[in-house]
Amino acid sequence: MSCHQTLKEKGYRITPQRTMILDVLHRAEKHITPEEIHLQVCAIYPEVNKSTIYRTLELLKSLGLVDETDLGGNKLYYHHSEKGHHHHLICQKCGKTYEVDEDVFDPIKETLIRDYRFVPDIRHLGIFGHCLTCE
Amino acid sequence: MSCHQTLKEKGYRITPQRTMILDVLHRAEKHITPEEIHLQVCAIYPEVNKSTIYRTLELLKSLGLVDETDLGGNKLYYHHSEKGHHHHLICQKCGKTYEVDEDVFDPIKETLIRDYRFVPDIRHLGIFGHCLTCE
DNA sequence: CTTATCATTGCAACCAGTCGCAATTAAGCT
DNA sequence: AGCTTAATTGCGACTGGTTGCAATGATAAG
Repeated sequence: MSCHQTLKEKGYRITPQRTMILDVLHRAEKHITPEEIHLQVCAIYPEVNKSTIYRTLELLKSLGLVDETDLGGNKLYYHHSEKGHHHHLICQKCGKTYEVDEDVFDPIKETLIRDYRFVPDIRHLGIFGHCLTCE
Repeated sequence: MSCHQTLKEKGYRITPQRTMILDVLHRAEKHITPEEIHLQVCAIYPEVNKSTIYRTLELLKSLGLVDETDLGGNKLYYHHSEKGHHHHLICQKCGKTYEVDEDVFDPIKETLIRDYRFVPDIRHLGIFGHCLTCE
């Protein structure tokens, strides 16, 4: 189902700004920051306000259309949900990042639900540490 | 071993500012933000610059004397390392937080080392989700 | 097509956190 | 105690992100 449909169904309006932000997210090869989105949107249609970027990302996130990931460095990264859930390993020595399949966390999900009666929403997680080879 | 000793051994100076920040962290009952630390320090010794708070926390973190936790809400919380490692569950419906023993993550640590050759440094983690009773 | 409504945007002020640089000062030495 | 010097602090400017409010404009109804 398209993002536009989802927005409409929930009573949100389709605006040029939202369309462009979705376009940028859709074309992006990797996780991008609000700043990068802002730049790319402004390249086509100048003078889109940065608040609009942040508010739109917040909205899309709440609708489950984009995922937000903390890869460290006090920045948040975003990407289209369709592209799948996974986690990130961030090496604090060499800076490299690796993707990890989301089901690595399944055992913990079960433990938390069973022992803590808490349902974790683990979609995109940044995990810091270091590569074995970086010792 | 005291924090002052650690600082000295590594060649860092003991300044009134650092002493007070450590004091505040030591007395704190809970995880606190840089802002709260700043306020508390200024109550005793006004005009300590906020940069000093941030730089000191960064230093103490790098020496392993304090732990940093992301409990959501774009804020980082700090606490004295002596008080033990644990994780946090944050309910996004009722806002409550729960502490989780750190060994809950042991199975994942092993998986990441074995399958990804990556050594995670999981000390304080904020995990979002919701309580079973908040459904 | 025109109008009315209310979601959305832009604006401007604001806040937390960062950074380079000059002034200060802790700590070792005499 | 006084001197030296390199670490540390405070300052001020800046950046990324947030918020309240007034202006705009997408949409539905007539």
